[in-house]
Amino acid sequence: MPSKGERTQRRIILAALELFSERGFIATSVRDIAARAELTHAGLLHHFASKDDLLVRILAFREEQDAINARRFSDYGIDRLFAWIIDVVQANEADSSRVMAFVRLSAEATDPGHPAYAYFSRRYDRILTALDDAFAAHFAVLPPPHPIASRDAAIGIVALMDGLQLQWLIRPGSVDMTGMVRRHLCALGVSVPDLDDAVLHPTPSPDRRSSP
Amino acid sequence: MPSKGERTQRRIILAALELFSERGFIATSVRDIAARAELTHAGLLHHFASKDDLLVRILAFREEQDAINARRFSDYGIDRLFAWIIDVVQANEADSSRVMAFVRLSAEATDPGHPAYAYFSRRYDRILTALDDAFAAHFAVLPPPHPIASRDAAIGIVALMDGLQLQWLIRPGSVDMTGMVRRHLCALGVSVPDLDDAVLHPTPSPDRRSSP
DNA sequence: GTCTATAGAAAGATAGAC
DNA sequence: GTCTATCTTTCTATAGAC
Repeated sequence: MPSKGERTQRRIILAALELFSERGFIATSVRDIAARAELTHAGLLHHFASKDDLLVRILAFREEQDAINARRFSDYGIDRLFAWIIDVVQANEADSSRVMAFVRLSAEATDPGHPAYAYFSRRYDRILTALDDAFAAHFAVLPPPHPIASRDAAIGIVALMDGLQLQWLIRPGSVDMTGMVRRHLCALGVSVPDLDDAVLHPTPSPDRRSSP
Repeated sequence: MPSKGERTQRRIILAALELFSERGFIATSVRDIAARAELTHAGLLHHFASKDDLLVRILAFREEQDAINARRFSDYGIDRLFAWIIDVVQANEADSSRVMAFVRLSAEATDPGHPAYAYFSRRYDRILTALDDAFAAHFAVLPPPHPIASRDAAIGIVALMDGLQLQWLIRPGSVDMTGMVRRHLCALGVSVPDLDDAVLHPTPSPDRRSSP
């Protein structure tokens, strides 16, 4: 059972995630976050040394979750990363706040002075390396219809996903992100089986309590 | 010959463009812009009613320039839009401030309350419609290697360009944007001839004066 | 057209009571 | 662990002199 302090910190993190998604980091004040977490800004700063510290620790939190998530696809064999990608896109399409958080924060974080710069830099490194390997392994078995370096295939699919998110936010409902990514992979000779959402995302029920 | 007021406004617009590129709209203050344009913030607000007004008028300014630019490709025939795209990517690759401005502002502008929301919404509408038509015309002559709707081809190429910009900013020098876009078009059956930069970008000399 | 001065709001952060 | 109170800075915008 988590202590009172841990529960408060979790409340703060969730409130901050919501607000950073809606408005970005720069435009969100510590007071706003504290209000949504139902305490004063001074109370919040007892748990997090500064606004920057709060963001950095949130990103570390999200990084852990992502790592846990990615592991669920380990038995999809050589194409497990592609299955994971489709799953991420589907999850994004079902939760715009995830997309907003990513679009807003990654754009702000292109400034090396931004507290999230290191996080996004590392993140791209990791994802591109992993996808590069995945494409290389796949192409070794089934060469691509058009000649393309595995590294470029990795850069391309990541860019496509990021760019689709921007369009999807600015012109809601105008883009079928999952379909676009699926077709793009298909054009590279990668086909991903339909995933069973009921298995992969078991009943999200953050607001339900189990009966007494 | 422009009046003194017009010259001052132009100085302000250029300073604002630089700063919005470097830090985004939200994180830039009217005082910062005024300082770079070498006047006080009160002096600046004599020319522009508010910070929002300044951004809106800057974007209108940029829209005009873009329209003028695009017209130069009118004699490239059916593929003129693809030639223009390659030119835009090349220009971006040579001037990171253009890319920063776009990435920062478009991400902020996904909020419907942002003063640039209408601009980006219109911009995507216009570009996607034009590219949709261009792909449709091209595919009518030369069907794509993989079956793909012209609308999806348009969405895809725009998403790729936007996403590449993000990677290019976060991991400088790691991405060959022009090459990536060229290969992507190529995979759709579109090949763009090498453009002669000397013709298309005649001696950029904003700081040179003609001899007396 | 540009300035100084200032209003009025909001930001991040700290001190210290409880 | 959370609060009130406050410091200090910075912001957008306005008023009015020159």
